[in-house]
Order: sequence, then structure tokens, then C-alpha cells
Amino acid sequence: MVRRTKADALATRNSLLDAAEHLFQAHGVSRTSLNEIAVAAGTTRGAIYWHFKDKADLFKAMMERATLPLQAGFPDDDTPARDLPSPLQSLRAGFRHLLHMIVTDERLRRVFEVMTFQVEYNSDMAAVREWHLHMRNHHLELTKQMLAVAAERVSLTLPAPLQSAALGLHFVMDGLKRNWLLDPSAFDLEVVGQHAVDTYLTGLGFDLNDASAQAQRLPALAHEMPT
Amino acid sequence: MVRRTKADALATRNSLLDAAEHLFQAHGVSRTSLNEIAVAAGTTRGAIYWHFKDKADLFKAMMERATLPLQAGFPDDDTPARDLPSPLQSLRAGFRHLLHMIVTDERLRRVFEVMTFQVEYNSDMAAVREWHLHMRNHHLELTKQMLAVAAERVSLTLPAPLQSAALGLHFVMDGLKRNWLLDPSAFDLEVVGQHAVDTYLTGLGFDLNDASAQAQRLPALAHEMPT
DNA sequence: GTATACATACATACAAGAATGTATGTATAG
DNA sequence: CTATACATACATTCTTGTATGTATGTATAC
Repeated sequence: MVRRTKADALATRNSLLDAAEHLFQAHGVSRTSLNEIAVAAGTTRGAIYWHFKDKADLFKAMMERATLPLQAGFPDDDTPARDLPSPLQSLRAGFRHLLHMIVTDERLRRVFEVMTFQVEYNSDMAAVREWHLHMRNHHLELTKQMLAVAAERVSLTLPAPLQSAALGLHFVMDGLKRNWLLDPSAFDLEVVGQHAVDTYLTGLGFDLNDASAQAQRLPALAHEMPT
Repeated sequence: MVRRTKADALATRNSLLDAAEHLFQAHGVSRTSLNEIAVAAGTTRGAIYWHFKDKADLFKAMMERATLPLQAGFPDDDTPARDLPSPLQSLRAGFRHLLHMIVTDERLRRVFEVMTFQVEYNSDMAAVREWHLHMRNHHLELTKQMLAVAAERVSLTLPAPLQSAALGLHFVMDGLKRNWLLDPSAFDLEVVGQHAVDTYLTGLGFDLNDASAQAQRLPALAHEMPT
């Protein structure tokens, strides 16, 4: 039962990554041996060493495969903030999209869980730390632009420096994600997430009850109905 | 050079924990062997197995030693929220205190860093996960009480369910801590932390400028009748 | 006060397994 | 025929747990 064609080889590679995901999630990265992964994928360590340099390389591949669909969901990357009809609503939509992805995409959730709780940020696994830092800075820049333009649109002076304001929003999302992954049964990610983000945005001085936002708002935040 | 007296034994134990802290922080828990810890502490593995059952036991002891001073800093634990002159300000002071501790207490910072980035939440190290969950629930209850009483004092209806409101605040603090530990040079923990917390509290509808004065002039409360 | 007895607080030695990396074998696709 | 896509075999290195040795503290008896 040896796989030879290119498609088969790719299937083997994916099986290995699948097995790694599950074993890493269940027992942690360091406590999962390459042999366990190979056996779970129905192969031997030979296959792993053919497709990957070592465990760190496999880990990186697993990360990239799972987080790839994240790029597709952020249309904000292409369009500059000031060309958007409502940067604030785009920001909220982006957050909602991310939360929805975490809830629905099992693979993403598994890998996030591994990246958050089942791996140590040492020199071998430097890729994780870099990914986190890169993502934070990327989203921070995006958020800063969106917030700046959104505030400008309604002639709002933010109550804190732009950097702090954007960081705070990132904290909310990051803490949200981490705490939900720590115990998904504790609260509803999307509902509580929306509340937390909107509360923070309100604290920045934004009026989410704006005409352009009517369709998206949660009932709990809708104080006044439009006539 | 063998230590025999009780004080000496305790010094050895502390040396081991010190060494473990630094090595765990530098290379991760799983990649640090008991021998490395023993040598760094100027002893052998014999000392470790005398003082601790195994690595997990040593880890737990390290955690407990470092997080012990945290209990002392929360006077809120004793006094019920409605007996405080200003629950809102107590809450803010508690957060400020925690952030200040993280910045000034190097041991606490090291161990937090280990607990956040350098350990895997597997069955061996179950203590970490439990600690996190316990701390979250504890602070959540505290925050819920404080927020509820604070809102009642100013006749404020929270824009979200109490649970969501308190969770959001926890997210801010948790994300804040984690992101600062990820890269302490990125921003000032105390300054940005204060901004983020205050922004969120403002978003909940609280007037932070008014709150301190509010405590003095609230004759509406029955148990505060002046003579 | 000191001799005895036992517990402490480690150090050292040993056995055993597990994990890794590499070297080599091999069947098949192209 | 040759590179691909693995499987198998081997050597080596860590690491752990435990077993044992040993020097010193300490309590007690006398």
C-alpha cells in the first residue's frame, strides 16, 4: 500500500497534518512524537521526514494550512479605509467574520487552540510567536486606519491616543478568543464578542446607532427603533 | 557542601524554584530537563526529587510561590461591593494594582510569561489551566458584583447583560496582559491598560469623572442616612 | 554532656525507554 | 531508467525514575 502519484503524496501530506492537528490538540506539541503522528496517519516516520524537515517544519505547515482561509475573509486589506462607505461598520463586520470563522471552521479552531495552549514559544517553534506578532501588528495598523477615518467622518476626537485606542480593541478580540478557547462552553463567542466590541467602540465615542448600522445591530444594543 | 538544617533546605528549595523560573522562561518547560534545573541551582537531581514529586509538582510550586502575593493586593475580596464607597473606583484601583504588580514584580512577570507562553496545557500541567479558569471565574464574580452595584448607584442600565459586561472587562485585562508579555517593548502596560479599561467602562455608560464624587452625595441610599 | 538512634537532605549510580536523525532499501510513476 | 515517495533499520542521545549511599542534624536516654 504505497502511494506514488503526486495526488497521493499530497493526500499523505494532508493526512499527516490532520493527524498532527488532533494529536497536538489532545496531548500538546512536545508530548506528541513524530511516530505517533505517522501511525495516526497510517504511515511511518519516513513519510514525515520526506515531507517535512522536522517537527517544527511540520508545525509551521500545519499553522499555515489552517490560517490560510483567514486571509480571504478580510476584504479590508485591499480597500483603503477612506474608500469604504463606513469604516466602522467594516471593522465590526471584519470582527464578526473572524468570530464566525472560529466557531464554524473546526480546523481553524483546533489550530488556534494548539497555538494558544498546546505549544511552547521556544526557539524551535519561533514561528508561532512571529505569527502572533505579525498578526497583531497587521491588525493594529488596519484598526488604526479604520478608527482614524471613522472618527474623522463624524468629527470625533478619540478619548485616547490612536495607538492606545486600537490596542484596546485588539485586547478585547484577543482576550475574547483566548478565553473562549480556554472553555468554549463558558459563553457564546459571537454574541458576547459583539457586545464586548460594541461596548468598547461606544467607549471610544462612536454612535453605533447610526443610520448606516441599523441592519447589523444586536437587539440588546438597539435602544431606539427608527420610525 | 551539603545543606542539612531546615533553613538550608528551604534555601535549596528556593534556589531550585529560581532556576526553574529562569530556565522555563528561556527554553520552555518541556525543553528544560530536571538535570539542567538542578545544575543551575548548584545541586543534583537528588535534591529535586527530595523536594518535589516530579516536574509537574515543581511547576505547581513555582506557580504558587509567584502568584501568592497576588492574593494580598485585592482588598475587594473581603469587603462586599455594596459596602465600598465607590465600587467603580475600587475596580479601577484593583486593575491598576495588578498592572503595577506585573511591571514591578519580576518574579510574577517571569512566571506569568511561563504560564502564558512556555507551557503546554496538557494533562501533566493541568494546574495551569485550572489556575486560569479559577482566576477567571473568581474575577468575573467580583467584577459582576462591582459593576452591578456601581450601575445601581448611578441608576444606570448596562447596555449588555451583566455577564457579558463583566466578561468584556476581563477580556480587556487578559488581552492586555498577554499582549504586553508577548512584547513588553510594544507599549506601556500601565498607561495603555488604564486607557483600555476606562474606554470600556465608559462604553458601559459610566461617567468616570463623576464617579469619585458620586459616592459622597448619594443620599438616596437607605443605609447612608446622615445624622 | 555525651552516646545512641534515627530522620533529613541530599549525591551518586543504574536501568530502561523513548525520541530523534540518518542511512539504506524498494517499489512504482513518469 | 531515474527520481519520487515512502518503509525499514540502526545508532545515538536524552531523560526519567528509582535505588542506594552518606554525611549531617536532632531528639532522647542516661
